[in-house]
Order: sequence, then structure tokens, then C-alpha cells
Amino acid sequence: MSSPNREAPSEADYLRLDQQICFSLNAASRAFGSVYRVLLKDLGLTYPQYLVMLALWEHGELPVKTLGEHLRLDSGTLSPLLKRLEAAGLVRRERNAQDERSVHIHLTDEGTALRERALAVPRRIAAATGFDLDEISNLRARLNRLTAALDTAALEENPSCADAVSEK
Amino acid sequence: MSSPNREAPSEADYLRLDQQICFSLNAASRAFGSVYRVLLKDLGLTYPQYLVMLALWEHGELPVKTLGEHLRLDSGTLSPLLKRLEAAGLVRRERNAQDERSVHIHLTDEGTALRERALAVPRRIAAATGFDLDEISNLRARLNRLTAALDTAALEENPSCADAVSEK
DNA sequence: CGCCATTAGATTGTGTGCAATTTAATTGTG
DNA sequence: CACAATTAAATTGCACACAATCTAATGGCG
Repeated sequence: MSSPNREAPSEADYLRLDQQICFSLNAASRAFGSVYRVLLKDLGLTYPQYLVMLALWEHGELPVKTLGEHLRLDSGTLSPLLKRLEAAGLVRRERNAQDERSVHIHLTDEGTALRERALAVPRRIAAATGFDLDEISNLRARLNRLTAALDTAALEENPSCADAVSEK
Repeated sequence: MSSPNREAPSEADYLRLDQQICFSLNAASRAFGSVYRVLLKDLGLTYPQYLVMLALWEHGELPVKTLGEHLRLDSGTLSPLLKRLEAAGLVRRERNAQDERSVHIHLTDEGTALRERALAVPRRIAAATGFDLDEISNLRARLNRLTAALDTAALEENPSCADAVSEK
């Protein structure tokens, strides 16, 4: 059906599911999710919540805005997620006195303490991948380059972001 | 704070957000989502719906079960998604006469026709990544290997799947 | 000072993902 | 044949993602 006269693969060949890099990416991301789900159940965290805790353990208290920049998430995702972390007693949300628009996220003692129990997670995840540290590092670099390229392309593609492109 | 005596990095270093391969993966996956969202809006498809259509264009009619195996999705995700594709007039759902438990998904004429308009998508996506075909192929292979390793680890990790492991 | 554009979060609505449960059909076994 | 175990989908409940909208606070600028 495709490539009737054996030239370079036709456009049709690129519609094959197993050719889609995004599918491999998506599948790998969800496979990670399954492994994390098991490991994080003990800590009472979901995977996105774990990422938020990583950012807080690393930077201490953070405004929602900055947290979102670190995690590439907007307030539509973070607001309810942080509310659940607050309900779990891991963080506190405090209006900034200087700028009342801003909400700063603080770790509670319980949230700080949880870090000790999270220390074993990365090693167990690394073991689950079967990759050594160099391979992981290499793959991470490629993925980061890919993400940067896609971000640029998304801006160029979307006329509504023209300001953002030209302004920077 | 970490690695006080300059040995190999301590466990604490591996809690850094920028060390998490899964975060890079997740970010790349979502960055792809943004680019696809723009390209697929014309076709009236979301990205997961596009993957379903790819599988159907490739294999013709498929039972939900098989579709789920191709896409690594269960009925909890596929049932409502397929209902939306049916509402959009792209697929039909038909009970199998031989096995009434099984539902087969067929392309409508409209669904088949949509393929023509999707042909340009992969090239535009490839362009957005800035990667050449070899790089994409290489990355895909690594990701597939990673996913396979994680799947294995997830089975070993989860006692409730012990049967599935030992049976095969 | 007064007013408008901007900014930070929260909210709303839609669409996945996935665990757990439910329902209906089929299969295996005595 | 009867009946328990299995299987395929659908359903339910929860938690992201993300676009779009809303609200409140801030920052210019005349």
C-alpha cells in the first residue's frame, strides 16, 4: 500500500503508530507513572505531588508562580494540587504581605520530615530503569533538547503568542 | 549541604528536580502535547484520539481490547474516548456476533477520509522537534527499552501481579 | 489622584489515565 | 447440564493537564 515504488518512505509510512516518537515518549512517561505510583503510595503522594515536594525540599518556600515555572505547570493544575497537599498537612499556603496577589508555599514540619522517607526513591527508580547513570544523563539531555525545540516550535506555530516571541 | 566530603553524590543529590529523568520525560511528553494540540485542532482530534485513529487507519477495524494493547490503555480510558469519536462521526462501535462481550471499532467513511488530512502531521511534528530521522529513531529505541524495563520492574514490584509474572 | 493594563491565583469545563467495581457473556470443570 | 472462574467493556471515583475565564491586587501614566 505505502511506498509502491521503492523510494524513500512516503508520508503515509510516518502515520504508523510505531513510528511516533511521541507515542514512545508518552508510553515511557506512563510506565514511569506506574512505578512511581507503587513507590510513592507509602509516602501518600502522587507523582505530580512528589515533583512539587522535590521543588520545595530543594528551594524551601516558593511562590506558586515560581513553582509553576520550575514544573512547567499553571495555576489551573497547581491550585487544586496544592490544596490537596495542604489538606495532607505537608504544606502551608500564605499570602505574601508585600504583594497580596502572590501566595507562597511553605513546608510544614511534617512536609520537611517526609524528605527522609523519600531519599530511597530515586535509587529504586534508577534500578527499575535498568539504565546506568551515564545513560540516564544522556537521555535526559536529549529530552531536554527536544523539549526546548518543541517549546520554540509551539510559539512559532501559535499566532496568539506572537507578542511573547517578539518581546523576548 | 549535600556531598559534604567530596565522594560520589549522596542520595540527597538524586532528589534534585533537574536530576529526575522522569521529569524530563514528562516535560517532553507535555511539550509534544502542546504542538499536537495546535496541529490537530483542524482535524477536531485530541492527541490520544489521534493515536486511536492511527491504530485504526493502520489495522482497519479492531476490538477495544486489541486497541488497548496497541495503545497501552484500558477500557476506563478508551470507553469514553471512543464514545466521543463515535459522537464525532469518525468511528462506529459494533458488538461482535461471535463473542458478544467484545466490541469492535470500525472506521466510518468520514473517519477513513480524515486520514488524508492527517498525512501532513508527522512531517510538521518532525520539523518541530528539530531532530533528524536517525536521532528520532535512536531516541525512540531508547525509550522503548526504558518502557520495557519499567514494565518488568512494575510487575516485580507489585505482589498482586505475581500470577501474571509466574504464568508467562 | 484616577483609571486602565498587567499580573497572580483561583475557578470552570473538558479530556484523559488509571484503580476498583460492576455487568454480561463465555469458558472450563465436574 | 450446572456452576464457578474468567474475560471484555462499561462505569465510578479521583487526580492531573490545560484552555478560558474570573477576581483581586498592583503598577504605570497622564
